[in-house]
Amino acid sequence: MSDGNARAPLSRDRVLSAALRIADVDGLQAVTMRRVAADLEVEAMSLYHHVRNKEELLDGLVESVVGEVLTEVGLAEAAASPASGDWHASLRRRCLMARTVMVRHSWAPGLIGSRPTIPAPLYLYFEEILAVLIGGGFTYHLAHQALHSLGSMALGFAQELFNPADSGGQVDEGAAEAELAAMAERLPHLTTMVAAELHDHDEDPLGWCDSQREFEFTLDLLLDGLARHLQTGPVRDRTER
Amino acid sequence: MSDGNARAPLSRDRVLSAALRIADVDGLQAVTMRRVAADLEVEAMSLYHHVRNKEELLDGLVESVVGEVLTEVGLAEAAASPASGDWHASLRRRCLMARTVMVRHSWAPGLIGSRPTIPAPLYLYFEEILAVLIGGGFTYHLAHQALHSLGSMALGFAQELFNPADSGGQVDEGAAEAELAAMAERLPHLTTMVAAELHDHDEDPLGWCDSQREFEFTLDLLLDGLARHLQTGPVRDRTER
DNA sequence: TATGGTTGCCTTACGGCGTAAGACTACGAC
DNA sequence: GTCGTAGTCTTACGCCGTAAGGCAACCATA
Repeated sequence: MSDGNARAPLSRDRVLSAALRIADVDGLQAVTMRRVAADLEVEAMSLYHHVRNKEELLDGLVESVVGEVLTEVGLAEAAASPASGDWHASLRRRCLMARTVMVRHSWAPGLIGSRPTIPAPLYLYFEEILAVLIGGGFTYHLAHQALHSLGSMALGFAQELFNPADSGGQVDEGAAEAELAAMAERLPHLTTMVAAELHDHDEDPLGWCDSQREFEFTLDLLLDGLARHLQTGPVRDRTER
Repeated sequence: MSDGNARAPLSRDRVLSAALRIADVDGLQAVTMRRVAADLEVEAMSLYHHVRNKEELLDGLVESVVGEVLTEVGLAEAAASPASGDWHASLRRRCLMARTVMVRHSWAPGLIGSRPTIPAPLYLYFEEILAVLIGGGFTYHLAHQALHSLGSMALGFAQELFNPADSGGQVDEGAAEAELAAMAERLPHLTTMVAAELHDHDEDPLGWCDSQREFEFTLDLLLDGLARHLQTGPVRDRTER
């Protein structure tokens, strides 16, 4: 009998996009060689013809998201300003745009932070940011510090201590509140703060931390600080103090 | 024959400190139930009488380091100032002190960032910091933002993109340089920057990024920014713009 | 058209992981 | 002495990543 339904041939791209889909839907911990293979209706070992090992698959995943950041930021930047020299606005736009990509792939920050190697597209991305800084009058030295200070914000995420979404697992929202309530008398300021902030955001206890606003607040803190450094003098350093 | 060398009884503390020792010496990935048990000259399943499962063991590890931060910061703070009201200096001291603890346990930042739950000691630590902020005149709202902005710096580490030490694995230092060199013509600013910074730090290519100075630079950027927010007016917000 | 290498997928198997189930041992209370 | 009970060990299961090698289809060459 003729084999009418020959499967599409595997390829590195098909493997990576299957892995990315799994990570988006079921979390990063669901990305196993067997699972990726199963989704492609193939045996696990077949993947190794297109990916050296699992590490390389994870690297590929990171490259995918960084690539996504790169293109989306590029598009947004091209649309926004016809090459205006405003580094502050440009960087702000870039970080916020990158953040929309990271929100789509909530597992990415954790993965990026734990990877031992720097994926190639990231160099390109930082080159762009660096170009913006230099174009804005930064010395290479200050720009270097700026890159470090912005850190993960350049890629659109902040180090959230104990971020549930990172690992893709389930989270017990109530447990945290319960534990805080249990220690309430030892945590007077914390409980007051939570109560005060909850009051502002009447109800919606899950959303009383507005990640977006906090991200922008910190981002502006950093950008404004850098701007002040830029005015103060290009060579000014604060190793002293 | 009499059993002269009866083993010391197991306990949650002994399990945790064995795990912590393994993490410090061989990296976090070496912390497996079997390995911890072996170091205690015991079988893996015996650990489960003192620790519910591996997750709880990792939580215990986090609690250990946070506890270490808590006591060391407490000691340093008590010694430094007889309750001076200088929030800026106090926070700076705390973050830098916390950092010395994190440097001792290079696996801790990665673990803390990936844990799904907040360990109890961390509440105590943030309560202290919050008290300092409120004592310095912060509103609860601004203090809340400040906690988020400081983020991991309060615990003594910054989100280093692609930090090799986090995972405790070996790192190919040369590979990064090689890759950068290979893309040199597409990365004019980056290569210029690396060259310039390398020149300042004559030789020592591994150390041309001075983590300590970068940490302090970013920390001061944030603290100075917060101080300005405090002066501008306690209720001032920048959700607009 | 025959052939032999290459490519791509599959099968089997190994060692390591976390841990469920349950047996064995030692000890303290009655 | 007997019996619960707590702590340890044994065995085993189902995951994981992946090494080794088999097999079928294709494709350039003779």
